[in-house]
Amino acid sequence: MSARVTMRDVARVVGMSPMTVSRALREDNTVNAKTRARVRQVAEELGYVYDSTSQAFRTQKSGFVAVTLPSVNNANFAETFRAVSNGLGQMGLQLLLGSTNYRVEKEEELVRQLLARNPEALVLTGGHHTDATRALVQGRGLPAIEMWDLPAEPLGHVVGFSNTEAMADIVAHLVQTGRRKLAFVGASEGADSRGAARRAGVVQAAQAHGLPEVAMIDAGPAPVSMRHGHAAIEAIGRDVARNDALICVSDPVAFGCLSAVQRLGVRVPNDLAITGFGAFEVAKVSNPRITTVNVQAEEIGREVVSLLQGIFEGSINTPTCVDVKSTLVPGETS
Amino acid sequence: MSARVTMRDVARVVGMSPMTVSRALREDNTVNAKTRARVRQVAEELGYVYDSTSQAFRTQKSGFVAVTLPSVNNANFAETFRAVSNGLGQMGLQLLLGSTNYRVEKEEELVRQLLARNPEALVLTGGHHTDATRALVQGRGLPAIEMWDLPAEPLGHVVGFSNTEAMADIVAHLVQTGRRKLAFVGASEGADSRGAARRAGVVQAAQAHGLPEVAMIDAGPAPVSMRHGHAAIEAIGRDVARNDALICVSDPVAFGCLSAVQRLGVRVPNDLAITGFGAFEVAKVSNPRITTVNVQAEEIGREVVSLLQGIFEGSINTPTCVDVKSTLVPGETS
DNA sequence: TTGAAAGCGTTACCAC
DNA sequence: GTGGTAACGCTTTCAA
Repeated sequence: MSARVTMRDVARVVGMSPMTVSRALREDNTVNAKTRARVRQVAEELGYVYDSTSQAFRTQKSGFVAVTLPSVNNANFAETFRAVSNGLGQMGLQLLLGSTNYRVEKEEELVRQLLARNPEALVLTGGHHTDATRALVQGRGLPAIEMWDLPAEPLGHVVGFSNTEAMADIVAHLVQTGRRKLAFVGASEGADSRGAARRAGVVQAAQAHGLPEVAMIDAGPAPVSMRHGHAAIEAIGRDVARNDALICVSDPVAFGCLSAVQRLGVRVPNDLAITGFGAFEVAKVSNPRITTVNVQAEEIGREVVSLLQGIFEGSINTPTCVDVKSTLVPGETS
Repeated sequence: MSARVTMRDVARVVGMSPMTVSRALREDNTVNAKTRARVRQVAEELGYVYDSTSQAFRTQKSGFVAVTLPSVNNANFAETFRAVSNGLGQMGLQLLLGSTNYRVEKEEELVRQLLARNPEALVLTGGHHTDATRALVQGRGLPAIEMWDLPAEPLGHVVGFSNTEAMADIVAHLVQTGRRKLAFVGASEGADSRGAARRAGVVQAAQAHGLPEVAMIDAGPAPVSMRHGHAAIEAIGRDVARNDALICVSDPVAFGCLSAVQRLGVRVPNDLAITGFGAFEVAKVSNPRITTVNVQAEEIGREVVSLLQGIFEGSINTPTCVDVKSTLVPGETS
């Protein structure tokens, strides 16, 4: 392969300076229409390809927004991602995605890698970070957004909802419909901070209602999904019906539990109520439909985009917190 | 915020040249152990963050591999993505992700944007592209991999499986178990080329077996998922039982159909068989378990990584085609 | 083991 | 309308 074609090469052929080529290739009106046409034609002929790396280097603007997600393999996060990606595309920005696999230490390394690309903003999922991560982000004076949570001490802007409140809604709903012996099904303690927040929310709400201690059913290390919920119930067997409600950390887990419970001949909701989280498709389609919480994953993405827009335009200067309220969606499992 | 910290700043504090700092921060053994320790410590203290943009500019290597996916919101693609992402991370490469939303025109624009970032390789999902896209990629002499398909005229390397063969397996299985009146449930013609290939595969296999014409059930424009399968069956009502097997384009669609059919009181598999595609979690967890095809999404990702490794090391020079065979996974719906 | 100089391709800034 | 100059932060290359 021959060496790459640069603006200099184009300029030489056109008989003008690289500067003029640069202007002609952008939407710069100061350049003569004829000149521009000629430049563009020659560029085309020579197979010139614009080099964003050089531009990013020179202007110190990468055109990137960095985003971390615990996992892409999660319909909720994927939906948020899509909304952010589409929105940024329209602003001429590209999305740089990193996945933490639900591990905070991994997040630190990831943030370091992402920052090395000079992103113009950083969007983190969750409000739980290592001190080093916090220092890294704040030392830069980089616009930062935490999403999917309402952290007590935000890094910058926030778009999220209260996991605690959401769980309180679920518990209140279950109490109203006569349930008292609750069990929580989620990942082992530690990795998933949103999961942990939900668990804590349930325990807290149960105490507030004067219920007996909430049973904990461990579905294994995060991320947990259908098969983990399923396996957790299989391991317990019919004893699961000693509880009268299973509060699951997510809809996929809830569906796994539902399926396992049905195989055991336990009737839902008669013998046992089940609730999920996240308004995943499966909650609406399963038989019976799963009681869940709509967290508006797409709306979170849209709000992140509009925050970023405001930040870049300069109209948003102070840390902003957008509470995208979650809503209980009663189904047929409770 | 203060201007960014560069190697120069670190060098000044340490009392050495930027060159030494550069060496110390890499795994360069020519630098004194003590010096290196000091440099790293100071870098840490100053909050120095390495600038990959400058590196990319100077070395003319971006450290990016570009990947296009039809959608992230698909457990199969997400799994492949994760495998590629993890593998590349270990090679010190970053993944630049673009999503086409199942539209070929969008792919062209996307590829253009991705190429502007100077990726060191390009990984495309599917083997169906516009002429302009093909020209763009081939004109660059950029290593290209198409995955999730076995295109007749590959752009470069290929890691995939035959959708046609997979559907032939399904049809053969259904015929063996006594089904003859097949219906295919998938997206409207056009957008999703893998979906179209599966549809064609079914029609072809049915003809080969001498079956009556395959009924087409339209679940709407791609992407189609649980709710679309569900809605398509609801629209048909009990007439769906005039067929004796529903071949669905994916497991989520199959689950949607299964659920709708069960609500209608049609017994599966007695009155109607249902098959899915992709070995999604829901196929294993649903009641009854859905007959599906395992396409080894993760394995595809791993093979892509090992291909890339070979390409970068120079050990792979000729276009390679890896057929990651799909396998039928009989469930309880057939 | 360390340093100096040059340059990667582009664009901001100023001159004409 | 157009051009010259310098610079972004890093690493290659050569010299000490």
